[in-house]
Amino acid sequence: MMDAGGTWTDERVELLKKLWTDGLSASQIAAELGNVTRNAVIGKVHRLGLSGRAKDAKPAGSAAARPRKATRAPSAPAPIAPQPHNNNVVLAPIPTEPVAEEPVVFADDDIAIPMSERVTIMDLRESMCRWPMGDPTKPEFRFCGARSITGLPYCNHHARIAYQPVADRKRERKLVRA
DNA sequence: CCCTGATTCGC
DNA sequence: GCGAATCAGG
Repeated sequence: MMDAGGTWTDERVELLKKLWTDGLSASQIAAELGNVTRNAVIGKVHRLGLSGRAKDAKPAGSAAARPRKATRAPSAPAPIAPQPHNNNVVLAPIPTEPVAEEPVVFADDDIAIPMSERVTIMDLRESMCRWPMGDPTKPEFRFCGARSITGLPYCNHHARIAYQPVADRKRERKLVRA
């Protein structure tokens, strides 16, 4: 039991249908389901005959002029999913300040993050910062959502906080940062 | 470059 | 049936 999510169980199919008809994009649904790619979701959607979503106006007549490969018919009107834009997470040029041994204080973490840019699990995607903000048990829970560093789950700002390299306690550091 | 869905085809 | 690769577009 306990499939790792790689199979289309009834539950997963139901959720897929729901989310798809709700207008979520394939990638969002894939992220929600987990362990599946957006391609898998799209493939399933088509097999289920759910494509077209809100409206389906396929000119079956002009579908004849199709060589072989994909040649999408009309164009689907974007589901209009609000996509957060990473404005400007202004940061100081690396605080290599010799903060002595005082435990680094990140009291101003949040101020550097535009409130308006925060996202819910639904809008969070691979390229967005997954820094949690707030109480995960509350519906107001959000993620940072700023553009994450390629290859990392966090944005520039949070990556520095998350991956602190064994804070150097050495008072003398010639600061040889390239 | 980021993303979207659509289609094909080997598995 | 499944989904990666590919295609076509915004």
